[in-house]
Amino acid sequence: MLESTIRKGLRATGRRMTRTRKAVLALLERTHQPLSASEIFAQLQEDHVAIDLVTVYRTVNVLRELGLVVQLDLFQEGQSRYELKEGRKHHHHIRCQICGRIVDLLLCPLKKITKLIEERTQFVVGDHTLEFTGFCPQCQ
Amino acid sequence: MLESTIRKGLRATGRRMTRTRKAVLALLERTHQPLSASEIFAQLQEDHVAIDLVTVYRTVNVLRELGLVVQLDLFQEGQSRYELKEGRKHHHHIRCQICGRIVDLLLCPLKKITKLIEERTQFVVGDHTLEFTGFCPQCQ
DNA sequence: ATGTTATTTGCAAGAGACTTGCAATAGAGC
DNA sequence: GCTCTATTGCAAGTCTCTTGCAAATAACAT
Repeated sequence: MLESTIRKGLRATGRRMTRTRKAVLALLERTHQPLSASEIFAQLQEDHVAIDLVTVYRTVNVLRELGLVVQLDLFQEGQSRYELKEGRKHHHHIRCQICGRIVDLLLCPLKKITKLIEERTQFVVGDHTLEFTGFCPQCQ
Repeated sequence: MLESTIRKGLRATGRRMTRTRKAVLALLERTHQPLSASEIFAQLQEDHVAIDLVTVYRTVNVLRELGLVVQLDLFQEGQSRYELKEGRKHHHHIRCQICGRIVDLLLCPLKKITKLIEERTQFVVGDHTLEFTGFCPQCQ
């Protein structure tokens, strides 16, 4: 079960499984969109889970440090979004410019490109961001 | 000459060529790195050009609206950067995680991928961001 | 169960990027 | 030079995210 796995990860770094961390994890687990801190906060409020926005930020940071959550910075959104890793493969996203819906793209075309970039620039390539925007079927 | 071309673009939208816009354009023209608003502000201060940070923001926004400048949101930088278009081809960047140096990648491998995404998702794809981070030759 | 202790939380306040309101300034055309 | 309107600078505001600190609570030992 996810929660006990994560509990171990927390313990291994001297951290604790708490009521609020459970709530954030459960929300991320049942949501199929990457959520921003304020969206997590608003949703938990609606679910009558008492939590402060500060705690949401601290929680997603801890989960990111543990490698359990991926932080996304989508194109000109001005806020980060968070998505559970939980065994999912590295992937990218497209966001509708009208309704804001975010759809997973289950691909990453950058392996060859990364090698080419390393040859050309002599950089050691670490990470990359690749995000698309456009108009979804409903909003066209 | 760049300035008179831009003057026409400004006039066409009821705008004016001013001392501060000239200064920002000239700086972007002679700089070979994408600059953030605060970097533009700091450099102009050093050059003894009297300008307010607010005016820098307003200026880059105007230049972006006119399509003269590209706004970049690099990976987890927390601020936007601006780069003159001036006849340059669409391209991407890699930033060194240590020294912050940004190098242009004169490529864009996403034409085929864009088509594939449109087929798979039924989105009409508009724009994309693709930025790399890594370690430059000096910082490895 | 109860107590001990270090982690976590909530609140208030702060940091940093960017925007807005408004009076004063200054381009552009006459 | 004059007029008209865009632009600027200053102050203040917004938004996302972070930090300090006392109070609450999870984990563990007894």
